[in-house]
Amino acid sequence: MTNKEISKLFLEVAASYTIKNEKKYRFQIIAYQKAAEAIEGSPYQVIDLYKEGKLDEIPGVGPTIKLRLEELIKTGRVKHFDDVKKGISPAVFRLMEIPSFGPKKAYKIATEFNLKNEKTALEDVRKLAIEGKIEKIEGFGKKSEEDLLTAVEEFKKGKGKTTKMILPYALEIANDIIDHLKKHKAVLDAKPLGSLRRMKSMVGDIDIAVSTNNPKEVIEHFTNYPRRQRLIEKGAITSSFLTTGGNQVDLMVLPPSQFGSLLQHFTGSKDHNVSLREFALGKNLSLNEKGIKNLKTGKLTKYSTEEDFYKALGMQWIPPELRENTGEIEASKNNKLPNLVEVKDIKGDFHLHSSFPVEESHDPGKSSIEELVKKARGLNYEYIGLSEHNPSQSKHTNDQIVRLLEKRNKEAEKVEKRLNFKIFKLMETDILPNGKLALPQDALKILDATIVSIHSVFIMKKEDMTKRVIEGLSHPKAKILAHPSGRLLGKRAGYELDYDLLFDFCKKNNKAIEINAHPKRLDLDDSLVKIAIERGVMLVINTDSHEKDQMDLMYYGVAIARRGWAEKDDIINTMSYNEVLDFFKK
DNA sequence: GCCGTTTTCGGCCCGACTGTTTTCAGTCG
Repeated sequence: MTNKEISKLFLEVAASYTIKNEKKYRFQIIAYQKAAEAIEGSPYQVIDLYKEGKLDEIPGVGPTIKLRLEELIKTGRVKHFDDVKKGISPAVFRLMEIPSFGPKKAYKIATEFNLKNEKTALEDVRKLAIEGKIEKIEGFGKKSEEDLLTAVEEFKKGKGKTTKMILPYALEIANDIIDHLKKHKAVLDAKPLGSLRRMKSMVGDIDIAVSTNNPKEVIEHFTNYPRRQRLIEKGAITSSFLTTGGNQVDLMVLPPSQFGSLLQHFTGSKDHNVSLREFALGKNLSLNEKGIKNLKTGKLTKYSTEEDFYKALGMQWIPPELRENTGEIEASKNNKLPNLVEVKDIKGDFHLHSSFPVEESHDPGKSSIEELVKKARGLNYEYIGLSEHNPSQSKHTNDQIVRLLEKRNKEAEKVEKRLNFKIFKLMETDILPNGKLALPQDALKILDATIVSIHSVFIMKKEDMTKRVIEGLSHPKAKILAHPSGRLLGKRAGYELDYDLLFDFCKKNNKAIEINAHPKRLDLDDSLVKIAIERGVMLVINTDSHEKDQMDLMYYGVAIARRGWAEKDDIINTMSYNEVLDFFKK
């Protein structure tokens, strides 16, 4: 069973408790939801943690849930869950995937009309709504029947609760809406918040906060966004709509005197806010988007900046990328937040594919070496690395390959002299299924180092893939493992690796792991970045550019490093040229 | 059902909005 499946099961258990007796099981519901979230977000598979006896290391998993997980893994089911879910049709859980459908509504409809089949549940409900049968149920009316029909039809078109987009796409939509908002003179400030501000690799909704003294006009103006489709809600201080592309946008507006608490509230994450509010309660303070309420006096204090808001709690301001409730609150209280790496710390980019014809088997670059250097200079870099894919082995003899690399190196040296800019002579070398590198020894000899990566035969057992990668990295010239999981966000999960073994190996043998900055990859994942750093593994942030302007994507890689608590010294390409040379030789 | 800088027992975040109500339940973030 995958983490995702386990997480789904836990959410079904929580929903079942809600249906049976929300008040009585209030805290069990929260517990299962929390555990579900932790399991879904865990970089480790539950099945592996079970084998290693580390189930209770998952936050939110205590003695009882641990027993349930053990039973689930051993027998494929949990007796207690079957009891809890008894009498609740699977159609209920299917309906709950539709936005605006919670456990109560889904249960009521499924029960009223005896819906049993989870496969036809959506279509069944759609028909009932069209036939006008929904509005006759107690608690429903004409309007809710119409809304329900809209929700089902949108969901069928793929506008579900789980539809997510990659960062640049979300950023573009957010910027377009912010441009629209700023055209109105009542808008004093507008900022993208939520998971976008926290720079999560995938973003669900677009959250925007506005500072204004005229909420009503701003909300009105927001709803007049030209690329708006359906209006979801429109209240005194919040509003939401779907864009024509089906993305949900949530707005919240408050006066400038309260903008600080609004930024804090709307940036999240939910877990961060819950923990922060629990901590504040201990000081007799209650937090919300409007400010901080003293529970003894009932007095609300307002904050125009986020810095002041955190300060009032006796804390350091926490960079948004860290707000995931993974220790940042504790660190902030103790003045121990990391000094996160920044884009301006980056001195070079090692993973660049030039257009120099090395006759690689796939994906040649489009920009010349000279163009890449000029671009790097514009970014204030000190050096770059050339990392074209290795020449195809099937079409060349070893001698031909060596000669191709010699030519490339010679051209690099020419440019290096002409433009007075340091260039590392690298390659991106495939790790073949047997763990050998796809370059002959004589070719590897004339390189400063090589990046290695997997580009074929993705389907392998985890142990075999780990062995393959470590074998590839074992060559003295192999110094960087590129896009370690091979994932493509939203498209391809990537292969499995034993990261414990990989990190140990890299630490012992001075190998670096890449954070691939391309927004479709962002691989190594941020949760693994955090673990790698805790283990003392060196990382490198590369753009994997196939065209010079892609070098601007460094920003996204740095964001992922920051989400993993990376400081400057954890990242190879913040080092000087000579320090990098030393690292390659170690 | 989890968890600990006040706690191994007694707590457990906070509010906006909508529709169907006539004071609130449900959903969402």
